Amino acid sequence: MAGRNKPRLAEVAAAAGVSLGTASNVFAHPLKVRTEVRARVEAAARVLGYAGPDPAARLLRNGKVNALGIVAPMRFGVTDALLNSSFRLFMGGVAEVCDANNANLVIIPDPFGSDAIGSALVDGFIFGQVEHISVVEPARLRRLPYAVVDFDPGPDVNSVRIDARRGGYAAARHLVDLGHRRFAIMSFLRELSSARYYPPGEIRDPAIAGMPIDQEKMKGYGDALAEVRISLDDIPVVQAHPSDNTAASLLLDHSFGATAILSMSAMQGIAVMNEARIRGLDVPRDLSVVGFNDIPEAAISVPPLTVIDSANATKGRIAAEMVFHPSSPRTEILAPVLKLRSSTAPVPCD
Amino acid sequence: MAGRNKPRLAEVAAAAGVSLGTASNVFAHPLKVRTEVRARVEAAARVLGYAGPDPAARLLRNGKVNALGIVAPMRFGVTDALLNSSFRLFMGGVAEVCDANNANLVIIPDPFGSDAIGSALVDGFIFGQVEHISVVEPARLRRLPYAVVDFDPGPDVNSVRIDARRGGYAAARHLVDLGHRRFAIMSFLRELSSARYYPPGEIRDPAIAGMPIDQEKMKGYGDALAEVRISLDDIPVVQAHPSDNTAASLLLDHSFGATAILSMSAMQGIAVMNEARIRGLDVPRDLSVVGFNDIPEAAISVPPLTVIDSANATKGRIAAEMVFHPSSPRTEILAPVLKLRSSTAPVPCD
DNA sequence: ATCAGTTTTTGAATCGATCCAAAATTTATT
DNA sequence: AATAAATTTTGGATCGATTCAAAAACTGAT
Repeated sequence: MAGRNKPRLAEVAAAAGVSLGTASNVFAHPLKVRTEVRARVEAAARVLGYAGPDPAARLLRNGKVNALGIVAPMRFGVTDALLNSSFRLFMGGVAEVCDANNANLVIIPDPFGSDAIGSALVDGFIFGQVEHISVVEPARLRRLPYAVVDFDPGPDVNSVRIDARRGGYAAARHLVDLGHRRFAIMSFLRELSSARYYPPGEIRDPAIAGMPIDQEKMKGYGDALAEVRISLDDIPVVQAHPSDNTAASLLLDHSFGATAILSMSAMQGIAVMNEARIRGLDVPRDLSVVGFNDIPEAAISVPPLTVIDSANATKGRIAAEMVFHPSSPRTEILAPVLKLRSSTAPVPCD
Repeated sequence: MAGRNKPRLAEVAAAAGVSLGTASNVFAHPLKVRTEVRARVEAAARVLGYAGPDPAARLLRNGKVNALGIVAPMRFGVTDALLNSSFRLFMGGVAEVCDANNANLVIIPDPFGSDAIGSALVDGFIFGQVEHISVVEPARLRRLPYAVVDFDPGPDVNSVRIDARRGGYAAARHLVDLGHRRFAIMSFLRELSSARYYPPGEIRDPAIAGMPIDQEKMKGYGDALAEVRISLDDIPVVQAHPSDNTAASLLLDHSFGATAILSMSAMQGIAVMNEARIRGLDVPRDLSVVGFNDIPEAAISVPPLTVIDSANATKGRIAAEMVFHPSSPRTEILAPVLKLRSSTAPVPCD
């Protein structure tokens, strides 16, 4: 019936017998157009199957996309970003602010050399789990607002992060307060290679804790342990990629009768609890476990896992606010909170 | 140093002493430009702080956004879409295909009257959990490819869905095969109001199972039960909103000594198991529970929940493929699979 | 040095709207 | 009816690139 190809506003205007400007107003500023004329244009649009002003053209004029981009860390694709629980909570926080601002959320994978950031159709960016500040460069060049999460980019850039060292301190201090003195640490390996075991008695290179934020956690453990004269160097550490599910077993093989496990994530903590159960250990009676990041899995694990809540959703909300309402660059450092559940108990008296 | 405002390609061209066309070629078709000239243009771009061709302008000419939109069901915001496990698995499937096609994923909330779909900057749409076919209208008008998930839009539209009736059948048949004859059903309420209990002995209106897809599950239950001469009408049903966590208790209050619970989701199944534990019932010894949707929570619940896997990720992948490679409209109906875990056991002999 | 053949570069048209000053029309006032 | 004031409508400039036919510059062969 109507024209074969996608109708343009100009055709609608012609069909309605008005100028292009008026037709545009019908869609962009309906109140500026006389009711009768507006109805005529709308009718013409309906007849021609006009879908409304082309967003691309409108964008070029107005410069507003109405969308916020989350850059998924390089090692994540879009897929992993969605499936990782704590990243997802973080995105949930961002999404809340998007909802409030009626904006879409764009997930942008950032494989090396893709210029995905340079060409993404968004009004601003959020960089999650940045490994190097250079990734924000395309956003800066485009003069778009952006915020960086869980990384210290210095004071000139919007950023939010958790005080991970304080979080590590809280985790270890909690166990110390329960009387624990024999620990083992489940740590992160950045690359996807097999788990590594570090026996007690070696100097601990901070790099045995993956990303900068994890290294901070490790320092926090050290702070708390130092208060009871225990050196991090004397604690067995297993370092494993987050996706490595054999690591819990390696850790328990080498935990030297530890009564408490410090773990850098909730999933690792849960894996340790499961492995403990297999070995006939009762958590928390025989073994206490503390994890990081209060993801839903931690609340429904058996037993529910005591964690340091690193406020992922809050980080997302704050980062998104920074981008939606840009001002002079701010740095927010959030306080982690110990979330007491049932995976920790006083040290067993033998 | 360089100009205050965002530099345009024209300025770069002027600075490099070449025409606009040549400058454009440097970015869009570098091989068409002599090396020496290209270097000059690139240098000028660097000096001026040019971020590369404006995506909006490029889009207007080329018409390709390189992004796929997922329309979050009306009652979900962007937020809920991210936090709901099975929707997330579905998005994960979509995301895989996006990753493979180097495209961004846009999450589009669709509050009533927002025209978010009409104005979203995407190359195509995926509609998840559609309630009424009219929501796809803006996509059709825009002549963009789209696919509909878990809803039957007829043969003229791309769609994927699970054979939910068959899934319901498999769930109930599994319990029947284990010898169970006394059931109770945990069903879905579409609106967010308080849970409703339907005693045995009434005619069951299919609407007591929320969305069309859930009504299909209910029919499937009926099919299997009919094979052992049990009528759905004689089974107690509790109907509750997915987020209602008091419903499990209501169900167990009225389950008339049921030995098996049919549940329309995994989270509800888990809630039932937790409530059962509180009441001193052992799952699966005293009570068997089957859920729907194989979400990660089902694998780590205690005990791990037997579910009907409704292939959420696969649905996402197929829908995304349909949009990325449009052809004549297809309808895919997937077969659900019983995923046996530890929440079901033979009926207790008393 | 000339001519045909190639490779590069140019300049104008185009994508599809929005916006604004000026023109046209309508309404109000005397 | 004439004029001032208010409301609508118009036409053209603009957003920032890409594209393509035509012009220019370069090659190599004679």
